[in-house]
Amino acid sequence: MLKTGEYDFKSIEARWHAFWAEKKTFEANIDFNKKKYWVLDMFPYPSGAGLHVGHVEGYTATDIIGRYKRANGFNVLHAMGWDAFGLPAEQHAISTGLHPSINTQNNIDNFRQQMQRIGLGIDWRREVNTTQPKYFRWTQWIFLQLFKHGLAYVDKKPVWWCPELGTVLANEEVIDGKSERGHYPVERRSLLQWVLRITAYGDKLLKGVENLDWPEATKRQQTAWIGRSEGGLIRFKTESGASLEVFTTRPDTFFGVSFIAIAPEHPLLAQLVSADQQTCVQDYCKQVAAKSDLERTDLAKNKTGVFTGTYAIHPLTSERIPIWVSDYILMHHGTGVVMGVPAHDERDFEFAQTYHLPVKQVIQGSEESPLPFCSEGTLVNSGEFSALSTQEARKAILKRLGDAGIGQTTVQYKLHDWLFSRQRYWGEPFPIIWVKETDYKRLEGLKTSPFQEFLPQKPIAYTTSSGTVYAVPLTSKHLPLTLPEVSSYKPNQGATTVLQNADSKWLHVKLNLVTGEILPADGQAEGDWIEGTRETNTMPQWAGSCWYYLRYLSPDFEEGIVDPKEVAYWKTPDIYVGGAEHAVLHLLYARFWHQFLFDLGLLPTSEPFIKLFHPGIILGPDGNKMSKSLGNVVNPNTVIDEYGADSLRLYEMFLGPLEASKPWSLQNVEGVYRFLKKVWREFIDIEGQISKKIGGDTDEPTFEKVLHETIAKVTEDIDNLRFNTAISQLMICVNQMQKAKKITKPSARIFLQLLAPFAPHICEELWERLGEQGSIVDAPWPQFDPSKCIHTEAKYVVQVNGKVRDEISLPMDASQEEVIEAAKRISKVISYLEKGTLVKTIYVPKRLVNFVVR
RNA sequence: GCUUGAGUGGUGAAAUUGGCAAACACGCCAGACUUAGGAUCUGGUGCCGAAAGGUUUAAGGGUUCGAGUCCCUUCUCAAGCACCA
Repeated sequence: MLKTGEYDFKSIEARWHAFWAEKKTFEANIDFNKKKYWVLDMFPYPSGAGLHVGHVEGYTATDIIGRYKRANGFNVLHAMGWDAFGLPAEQHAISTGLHPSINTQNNIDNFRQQMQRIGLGIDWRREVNTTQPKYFRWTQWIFLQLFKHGLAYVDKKPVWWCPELGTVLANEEVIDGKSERGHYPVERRSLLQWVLRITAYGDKLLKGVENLDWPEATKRQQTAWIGRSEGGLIRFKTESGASLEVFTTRPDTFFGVSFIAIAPEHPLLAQLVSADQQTCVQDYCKQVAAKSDLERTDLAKNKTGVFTGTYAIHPLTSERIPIWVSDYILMHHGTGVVMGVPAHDERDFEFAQTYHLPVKQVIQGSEESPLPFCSEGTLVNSGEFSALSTQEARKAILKRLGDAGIGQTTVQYKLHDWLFSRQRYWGEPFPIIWVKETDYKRLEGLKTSPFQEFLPQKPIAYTTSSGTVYAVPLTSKHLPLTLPEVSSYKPNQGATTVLQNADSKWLHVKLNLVTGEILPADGQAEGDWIEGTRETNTMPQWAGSCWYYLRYLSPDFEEGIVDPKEVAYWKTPDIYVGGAEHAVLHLLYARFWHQFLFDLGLLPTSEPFIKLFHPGIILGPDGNKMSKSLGNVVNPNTVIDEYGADSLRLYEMFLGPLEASKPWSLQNVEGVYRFLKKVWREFIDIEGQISKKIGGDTDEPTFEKVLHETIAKVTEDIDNLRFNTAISQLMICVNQMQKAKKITKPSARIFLQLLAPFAPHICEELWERLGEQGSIVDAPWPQFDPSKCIHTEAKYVVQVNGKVRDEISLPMDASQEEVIEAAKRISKVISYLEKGTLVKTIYVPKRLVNFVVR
């Protein structure tokens, strides 16, 4: 039971939640009289487990920033949304038979309510939900724009298939041979899939990284993932007249080529192999195919390969070069063919050692060094190019090969086009209908047709045993294309899609090329119709998360993805806070879409996230990553119930530096809870009245000094996202307040304002009880007054030979000579000075004197 | 293997960037007020030592009047990359 005058966080917090909602405190509107500040969180996937302590960490941080910026006169936008498509909701649907939207909506309601409970200052009018038709209508629209501009296509190629998840995955979603979600094994399958041409933006994505205010590690990761390498394409002719193209970044080593190696999957391999080598090459390829990707890329294993029986001719030396097949050559990198230069490449060296191939040194370092020698140097044994530096030779040799028409400079990316289709139900359906070739030609031939709105210059088509089909894009008028009901949410066997379980009235349609109407194929209709089949893949979860932040600006806007007036004012987020695990996923995909939308002229900026911050992971109390299986998951609700939301917020911010990963320890919650109770008692007496201590005429100088130091420290710390040290300074301030007999009301107010971004509920309550009008969030941030912090005396550390011997306090205006003289009079110092001779005196103003005695 | 970070009390961590190491908390010890304390307050708390004093930032070396901070070597941990031609 609470006694009168005790800190009753439950009723306080409930009261202020209601107040903020009723007064629309956090609703943000365009205001040209104010500078804008947009804080953005990575929006959560609304899981059934509810809000996680990790969410609380990031969202509290942005809330503090938002409240602080607002107090500093900014017009602050802080919105929230739900990344609500995805597998868990679908798996729930499979087990319950209920539509995933039901479960999704329940989870969202729960998340929203939990966020409100921790007191986040969010403009809930702007809430975005990726699964709502009014949102994904525009996700589909953006896809159609990509389609129209030739950036979306279908391709049949080896892709990652995850049997457990029943879908294909993008390269970015496969980590160490396992799925990013769920860590299930994946395998290669050759499947027809939708792909986005992200490589067309490779250079822009790479260049843009340079100017971003992001953690260096994340920038490095993105740069490495895009993986630009400059080099040359060089064509070798085989003795039989076939032509093989290799990619190399080291054309300067061209005279050191002693073999050519080709990937086992290379389409030209079969034609290359000589008659007598057929069987052993085939056997080798079979062996390789049986290996998993993990086995194949295991660095520890020895290199293997088989001679194809064929030779290529070196274009400049006319030497015969044997062609080998080896699985250390990766089909998906470069051209899948490598010129082997054992003397100057580790892998080629290893291979040459195994099969006793010649090692020809063509580059010399400044000193004698063992082979393989892979750094820069001077060319030797390279004909006319000998004595050139490696840098010069790279250009010269490529130029020579270019002149001969057998080489060219080129740029190669590690980044591959983005595999964009999934075989699951709970995602955006593709707004595409497949039609016969003749019908597509008719559409192209028409003067006008609604279906030409997003028609690409180059048709997208694929061929199966039953003929070739062409992709017809739906029109803006058809959007949103909502998900059909299906007989089962379970994927079918193999690589077929869940949407194939939809009613044939949805799957098989007829289109009117003149009116733009779409009807079920079996319906009766007058006029000229063509038949088509709907695309049954769905988009990956990343589609919705690629542009959600833009929709916050105008969630109900009907004329486009974003209201131009809103985006002209708010532009891009001023800070983006979220996990580092998305470094090459969401953060890369979103940049791609944003740059594309910028190129369409829809956005004022080319980069979405100028400033990015990753909060560290909160580990379980046992120091391990929180997980259900370890049973170390902490639910923030239990802390709120027992200590209140303000304690939870303070606790998470006080744990350590925001960017560090740190273990949870409930014991420490007590510390911040005690602090809040102490604050409460400083303001409210046991009768529940404002403490008699508040309302003095003047402040004690010691308290006033600490208070102003606190203003300076908290201000600087929030600016630098150092919330842990800001809170410790607030603790120091209260401890000093406790010692003071009286404090003035203005000082009491200042303290509450400094604490308010961290613990908003208690501060609103005390603010009101002090008799202030309106919400504390609207009070302008206190200004630091340096004159309040002036020390009358300076404390000097006195050292002899760098060791502290004593300290002295002297007036601030004491001169160097006075300080040194005073230090020399210290008895301990005298004894040292008498024992030796004074060699040197170091004087640091207002800090220290050091006597060097020998 | 490579790249990039990091390593400070029993614990989470601070340290105007080269100037009193351990702020602020947790925990622990002692005390006060209490019928009671899981409330609150006061004091103590890196290590060795009775004290004077000595000593301490993963280990070792260096630069400097002075190093947690800069340089070199080694070790450990974390993250990322991993046959990228």
